[in-house]
Amino acid sequence: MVDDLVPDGAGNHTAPSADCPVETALAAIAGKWTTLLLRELSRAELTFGGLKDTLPELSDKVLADRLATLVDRGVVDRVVHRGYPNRVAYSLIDAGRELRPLLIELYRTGTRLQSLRGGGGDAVSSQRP
Amino acid sequence: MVDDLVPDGAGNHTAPSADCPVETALAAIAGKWTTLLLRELSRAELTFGGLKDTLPELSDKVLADRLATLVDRGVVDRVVHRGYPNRVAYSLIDAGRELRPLLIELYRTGTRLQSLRGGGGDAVSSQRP
DNA sequence: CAGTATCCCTGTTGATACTG
DNA sequence: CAGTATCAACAGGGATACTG
Repeated sequence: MVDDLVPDGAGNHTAPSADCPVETALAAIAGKWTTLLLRELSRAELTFGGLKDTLPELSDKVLADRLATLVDRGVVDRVVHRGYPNRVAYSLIDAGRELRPLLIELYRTGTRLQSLRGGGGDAVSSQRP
Repeated sequence: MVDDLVPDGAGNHTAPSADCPVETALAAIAGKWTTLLLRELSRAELTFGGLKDTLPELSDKVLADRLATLVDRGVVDRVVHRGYPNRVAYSLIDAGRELRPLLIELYRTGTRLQSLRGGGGDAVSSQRP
């Protein structure tokens, strides 16, 4: 079936599959802290320590994991600057910038969901006998 | 800071937070099989068994979990039709339809990421000594 | 400074079997 | 038909301590 949700037949799966475009996109931003990191890196190139300063509650280990994953995914570039001490700079690359409209749409959708809950409509009651 | 990624200050968190619109949206579609279920339910109202037929590899338990969660989230409606045997119909409600543009954007972004990988640009090499 | 190495803990997923 | 109950298996996330 091909409709506007699945415009080209690449999304017609009956089980989760890495081939599905939707899963590809979700995989690119998956993981706790990842969208926060993408937000910071879309503002500016940052070093490991710079990221720690910006997100103080994020542990070294998870930060390192997240960054390595983003580099693996081809979303972030990692450049070592030799010196005393060494520094390592992280920045978004092309594929990472492809994520920007998605993050904007996530923000927009989340905002609308929140106003649907808080604002007008009362919670829809689903009958559970 | 307020920019086009964080247009209204509701997204300025330094740690993952349910208040963040981005997390709200991600939470709404979170979970393995969830986007597949949303795809099916956005095509038509379906019963529990109808969903099982459409997604044969999805177990009863996970299907029931996913549906209960979607109902909790206010995204899906659940209506019991008494009879012999009983049937239960699931359908998207307003908040669920708010997710449609997001799913479309996920599809679009995933498609572009896939073509960036497979097609043109060679993988960007990141230096790892 | 920029990470690694362990270890643990929890949540999620799934297989199987059973019920109103 | 539409689930629930139980249990096993695994992955993600995090605290702490250590290193080139």
